[in-house]
Amino acid sequence: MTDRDLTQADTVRLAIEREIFGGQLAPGDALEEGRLASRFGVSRTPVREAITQLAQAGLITKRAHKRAVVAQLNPGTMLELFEALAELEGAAVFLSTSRMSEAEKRELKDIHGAAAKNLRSDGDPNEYADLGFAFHQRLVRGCHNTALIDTTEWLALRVLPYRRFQVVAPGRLQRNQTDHDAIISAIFAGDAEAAREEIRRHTLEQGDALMRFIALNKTSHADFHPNGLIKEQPL
Amino acid sequence: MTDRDLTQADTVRLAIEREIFGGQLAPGDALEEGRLASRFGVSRTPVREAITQLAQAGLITKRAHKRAVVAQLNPGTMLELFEALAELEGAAVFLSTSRMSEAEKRELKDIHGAAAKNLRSDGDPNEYADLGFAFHQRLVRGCHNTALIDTTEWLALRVLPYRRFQVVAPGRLQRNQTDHDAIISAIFAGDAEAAREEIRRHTLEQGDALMRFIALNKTSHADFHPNGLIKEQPL
DNA sequence: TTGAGAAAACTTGCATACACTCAAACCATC
DNA sequence: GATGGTTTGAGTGTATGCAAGTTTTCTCAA
Repeated sequence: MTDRDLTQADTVRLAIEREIFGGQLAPGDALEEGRLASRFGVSRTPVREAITQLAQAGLITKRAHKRAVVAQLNPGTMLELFEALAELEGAAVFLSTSRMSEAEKRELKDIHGAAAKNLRSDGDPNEYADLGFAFHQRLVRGCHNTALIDTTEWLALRVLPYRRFQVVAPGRLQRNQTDHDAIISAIFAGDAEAAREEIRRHTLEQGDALMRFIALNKTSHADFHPNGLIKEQPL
Repeated sequence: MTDRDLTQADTVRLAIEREIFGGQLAPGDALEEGRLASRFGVSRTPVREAITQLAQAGLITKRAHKRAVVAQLNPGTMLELFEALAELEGAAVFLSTSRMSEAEKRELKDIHGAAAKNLRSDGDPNEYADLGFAFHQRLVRGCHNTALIDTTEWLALRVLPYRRFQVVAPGRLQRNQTDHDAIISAIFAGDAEAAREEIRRHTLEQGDALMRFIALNKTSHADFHPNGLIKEQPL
């Protein structure tokens, strides 16, 4: 499944995935098999397969005889997602504390340092966001448990289409950096329970901040759109 | 997707799922689209779709141009799976402790009581296994976080094809019951951290017991089969 | 104008046909 | 007898056509 000989269905799936994460396809947008097929120059069959996979992954929702739609999270679901993510990251970090190699710890510290530098020099916020993502990823992968890593990242994927919001939230970056500081300290002190609590709280707050930001910027009701909060037909 | 108008792909998927959990399809068995199609009286298209979904769910593995195979866990993977499951159940129970309603707690106690009775009267071990499954399920669902519940149960699903082993392990049942006792006590005492630790240890031990059992009963190398440890071609 | 109901246009679900891949059996060669 | 290429058959990946379901448009009466 992760082979070098990608099937067309795989290619299409990856393309759609990229568009969702990139924001070209926003939550709520409809995915139409026929159009996607002609757009990618393939038949509907591989497109259907790609959609099935994405639906199973939770990135899009699909009901019989209806158009597939990029998954749209209502506030309640998003809250739950972040809470679950906080617990999972907490569990992973709890294990990571005792399992990360010296090299991994150093790498984590390097990422953290680069983020600090970016912050001090008022660098590109998108770069900071990427570093934050990398930080979380290294942290989680430090537990060396593939099942737990996959599960956590799978959950993180589902909120990814929304994370682009958060970058610009005021004062958030500094707070974020302080949190990461605390997590690193706990890990280097070997205090697994403290590390768990730190990242738990951190991720929960991230979720809260994101939801607050969305609530402030959303249009009159329910729907909102990652790209400038404008809703329009895709393709 | 969870509608009452099941598509044929859904029907096929559910049927295969049942056969995997029921043991008619064992880990390592090959799933051939054509045969399944004629067996279910449909074309290959819905069968393919069902297989894609099951592959995404981790119940079967699929590589390009190769037959799909019921997911087979090597000891290392299984260990990881149980470790991850232990953490997830721990996280869920941590939340459940403060979130379960009185009715839910009572229900949990009822299940536990029924299991105790079954144990005392030397009842059907399969019934005990079902009660144990129900116990874990209620416990997890008590956290009232759909994302966390789904994730936990999704992980639990992957080891389900193997759990049928465990029922017969000697002395295991009594130990299991004692663990459940401790969990219930912690929950009723409102001690979330203790509840987390109890179920964490419990699930890890369950995994260990299962792996020991498999190691003892497996044939000369790698492969083993849930149904009487005999390996044969399906259908 | 507005709403219900019917018809048209569109989209999905499934069947079938074909192309391509892979692996095992086969055969010639050393 | 081992070895290496070739063939053949089984099986997956994809295209296409059609039927059934859904959404949109249109019509007409209130």
